[in-house]
This record gives sequence, structure tokens and C-alpha cells, in this order.
Amino acid sequence: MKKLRISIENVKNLLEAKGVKPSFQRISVLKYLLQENNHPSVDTIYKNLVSQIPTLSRTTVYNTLKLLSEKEVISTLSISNTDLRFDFVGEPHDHFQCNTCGKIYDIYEISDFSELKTVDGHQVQEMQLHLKGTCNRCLESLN
Amino acid sequence: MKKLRISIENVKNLLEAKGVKPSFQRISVLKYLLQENNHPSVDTIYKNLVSQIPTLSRTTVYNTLKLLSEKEVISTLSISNTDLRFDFVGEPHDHFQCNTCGKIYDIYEISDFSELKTVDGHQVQEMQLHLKGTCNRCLESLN
DNA sequence: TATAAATTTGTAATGATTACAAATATAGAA
DNA sequence: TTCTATATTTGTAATCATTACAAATTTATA
Repeated sequence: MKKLRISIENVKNLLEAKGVKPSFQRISVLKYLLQENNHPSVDTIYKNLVSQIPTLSRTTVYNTLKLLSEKEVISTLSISNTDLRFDFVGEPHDHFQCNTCGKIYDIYEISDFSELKTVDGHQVQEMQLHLKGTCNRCLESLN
Repeated sequence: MKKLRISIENVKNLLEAKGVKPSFQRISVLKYLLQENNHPSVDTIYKNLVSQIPTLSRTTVYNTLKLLSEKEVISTLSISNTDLRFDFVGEPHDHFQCNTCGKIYDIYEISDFSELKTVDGHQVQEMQLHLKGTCNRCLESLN
């Protein structure tokens, strides 16, 4: 939830390290994702960037996110039933979505399935623990 | 994945116990869900039932699933990025979706967060562990 | 039976995502 | 540098799941 300061140079290096050519649009999208740390939707990303990049196309945002996902720079969350949500692939963590305000929070230190490679003969490649309920802010405002 | 035999009478009682008036359509939808045990999409449910109920409307399937969800007879899975998937609310379990064939399998005996009520001050009401990878059938057919 | 309420239905609208081809930018060779 | 091929971006149109909504039908009740 906290906004970080990320340099363009860092994002550029990150992309190159993952084999993605660091175009201006790609740097912008990934930088936004890292800075906001907010699990944004495609629409949120687009609306925030189009003010800085007036020629930006929604399709470019889709293309970029798909590419970054394939290169495992980011991961696609399926926690929302209405739209795609994205997250940087960093330290493993889980997610909590508030049923009231819709915000998605990072949750650390609950699950540890890191050693889990196979279940019932299925080969496990990714795992996500989704928690839902009422977040602490919404709980407060109920009082 | 196994197909069960469920009597209409059982489904009717189940609906009434949860405070849902057991109309023919509602019984049909829930019976299908219980029988197939397959986490079907709305479209799958509709297509399978419309042969028996030619007048069935897709909207009715949506309405019914929404109602059953509200009454906590079924739960809505957010494991698929493309459509809604549904599951009967029975014994707690997790889900594994195959990236190759798209099938969703029930997984028992991995996670136990049953005592988890609060995380970082957020009130937890539901939780889903989503595993993704390659299922045992698809692994076999790769050889 | 008559009336009101609940349920179902079909169509149209919405909104996210994808397909696709034209336009633009980038990289490499001559 | 210029030319050419390749990669990237863009905008529009198509697709597909879901929702809105009002008419039609069914069910319950008086």
C-alpha cells in the first residue's frame, strides 16, 4: 500500500535482466506497478499513465502486462472476479481483499508451502492464498 | 471429479434448509453442481441443463447462482481469470487448476487455516488456496 | 376464481479483454 | 547516413461474460 520511489534506471535494469527490451511504455508500466504496490487493474494503470503519456494505448498496457507476466516479472492475480489484477514478483506473500472497499492488501507470514511441488500427482507451479473479509480500515469506520 | 447420484428430494431439502424456495430451475442447477462436482462455469451449467429444460434462460442460471451464493449454499471461486466458477459449500478444501487443460481439481489436506480469524487487523471471512500447474493427466500425456 | 407476489425469461446494455492491421519507432547492414 | 527489416505501439472493431431491466409466466394466498 505504501508508495515507493523507484528510479527509471532500476526498472530498466530489471527489465533487461529478465530479457525484456526496456521501451518507454514498458518502463512506465512496471515503474507504476512497483511504485504503487497496489495490485492495480489494467484500467487503473492506464488512467494513471495516460496523463504522462498522452499517446498511450490501452492495448499497450494489456500487451505489456501479458509480456511481463510471461517473463515472470509480474504475476496475474485471480483474486478479483471483475478484472485482472497484477503484482510484482518479489518476496512470496498472500493477499487479502476487502469485501467492503475492494482494496487488496499484501499479507506476509501466514502460509509456507514453499516446499510444495506435487499434490495428488499434479505438478504445482504457482500458488495463491486469497483471504477475503473486512479490512481494518472498514472495520474502524463501522464504529 | 467423480459424478455422484443425488436425488431431487435431497436437493429440495437442502434448499429449504437454507431458506431458498425450491423451484424446478433452482433444484436443477444445484443438482447439477452436486452431481458433476466439477466447478462448472455458468455456460457449462446452462448448456448441460438446457437440453432437459428447453425454456431455460441463461439469466435464470445467473440469478440462481447469485442467490445460492448469498445463501451460502455454494461459493464463488475466483480461480479462473476468464469466468466465474462455482462450488458446493461442503467440507473445506482447496483447488488446483491445470494450466494445460483448464480442469479444476479439489485438493484436501494441505492447508489448515480454520482457526484464522484476523490478519493484520483485517477480519477474515473466507479463504481460498489456489494452486496452478500441470495436472497428473496432462503430465502423463506429455510422455 | 381473483389478486398479489415471486420467479423466469429474453433482449439489450455494459465492460473487460482480445484480434488485428496500420502506424511508428528501433536496430542493423550497406 | 540511408535503407531495410524487425519490433513495438496504437486505434478500432470484435468477442465474450455478466448485468440491467421489463415483460411474461408461475406460484401462493385470499
